[in-house]
Amino acid sequence: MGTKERRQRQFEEREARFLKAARELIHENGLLSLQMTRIAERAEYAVGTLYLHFASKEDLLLALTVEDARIHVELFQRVARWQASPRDRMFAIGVADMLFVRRHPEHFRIGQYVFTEVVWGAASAPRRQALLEANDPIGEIVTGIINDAVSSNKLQLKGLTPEQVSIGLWSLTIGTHNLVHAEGVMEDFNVGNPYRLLCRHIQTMLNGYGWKPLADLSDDAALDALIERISNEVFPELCGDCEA
Amino acid sequence: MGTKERRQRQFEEREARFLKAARELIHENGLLSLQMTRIAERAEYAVGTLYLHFASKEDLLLALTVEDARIHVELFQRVARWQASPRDRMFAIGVADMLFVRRHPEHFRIGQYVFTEVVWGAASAPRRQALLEANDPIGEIVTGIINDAVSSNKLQLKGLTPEQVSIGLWSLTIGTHNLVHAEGVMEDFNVGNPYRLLCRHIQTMLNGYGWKPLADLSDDAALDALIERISNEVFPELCGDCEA
DNA sequence: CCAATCAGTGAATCTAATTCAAGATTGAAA
DNA sequence: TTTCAATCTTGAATTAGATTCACTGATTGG
Repeated sequence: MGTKERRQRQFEEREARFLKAARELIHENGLLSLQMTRIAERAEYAVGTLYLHFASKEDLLLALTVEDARIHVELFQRVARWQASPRDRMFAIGVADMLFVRRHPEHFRIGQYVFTEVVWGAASAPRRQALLEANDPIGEIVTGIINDAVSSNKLQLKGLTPEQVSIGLWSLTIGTHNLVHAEGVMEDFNVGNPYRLLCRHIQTMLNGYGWKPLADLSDDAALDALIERISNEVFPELCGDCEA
Repeated sequence: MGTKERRQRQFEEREARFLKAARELIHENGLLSLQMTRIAERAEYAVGTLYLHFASKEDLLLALTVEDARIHVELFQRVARWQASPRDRMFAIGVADMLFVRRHPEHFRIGQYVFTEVVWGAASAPRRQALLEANDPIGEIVTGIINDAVSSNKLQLKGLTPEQVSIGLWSLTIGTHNLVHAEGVMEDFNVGNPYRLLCRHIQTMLNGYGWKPLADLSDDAALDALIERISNEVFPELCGDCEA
């Protein structure tokens, strides 16, 4: 009989409902004042029920991040399927991040918190596992592109592994997200759009690796054109405010 | 009369005592189980007294980070005074970070937490201000080096401001610290020493900027030699385990 | 139809941060 | 040396909010 299956489905629906409620509350009042009681209220269930799904508040935050990670990964997968040079695809990963963060401004804020010793340690082991697994494809996609570049002679690893190269780009990206969310920094430094700047840094780094064809870093128009082109070709529906 | 001054001094000593106690407890049991009552106990004062110094637990964590930041800045200042090419000095900033993190392994772990919306928002405004100010010199030193490079024709900014260039390197560094502390990532990716890898990425990035003299990225021995040389010349007393 | 099991509830519990009324200490003035 | 207002320190009491669990009503299989 399908009873069990139906139960399972309802359980998952309820979980989604809790996560949605949590997202709304975070959006409305910020992560700081998120309360379990409020989440349960908003979802129209008892607190006890909420705890049937999440081992702790931190666990719930990881669950939110897992959801986002899936969407994030999908964008990356689209890049992986895109017919373009490895270098353009690698760059497109950065553009994907830029668009993703624009659609999910809370994601990196929560993500930053969630990967903190305190929060990570207070979540349940299975949830941690789930989050790590949800992010796995990202690494695979990036190293895949790097391998393509190597095998088509566009890139020489010079003793590094593809993973090590990807760590560099990943660090650059994560670091930018961090600085964006760290109060005041980007303002004080009068950077314009930090994510456009990230795109430039990615190009710089790729040039540093000698990843061919090299980009002309002083050509701002070319950079914008490429971002625009990728936005249109790979993420047409995310567009509308592609520039700047 | 000096009564007021003495009081002031004693107050500061007590604050340092609290911070030391907090550090010990974090070292012993981790950030996760840090408790205000325990800190007070360890410092041999009442909880109320602890709250005379820190507006909240989060405030205390910022205070810890401010202390560390001062040490951090000192290392950077030594680099700024070092007689060497701008490129070597810029690279030495990375080495300083590597040595600093080795001496203060908790710093970036706490720092990561502290710059989180939740913690940042729960600290007092003056403390936030203090933390931002404590970090100010870092930006100044880095942009100073960049300006030196520009005026000696080693580097062309190609439309970026010195601040924007520094953001790139800073992001790379922060991102690496983050990944190091994010459970499992560095292990899964079988990176060796993540900070040595950061050094390589910094060289890559500097090459990407076309910052002369360009480094030969495939020359591992040269990289190690440079790290070694900087450790000895600029940070002789931090040495002892300079390599690897 | 009934007993057994299961899912859902929310008031009660627990943990730890934070406060504040009361007591102790200080030091300038008499 | 004594006094006393001002200042500092204290830790028990309060508070906030996460988490639990004994209870209740629903569901299922016999």
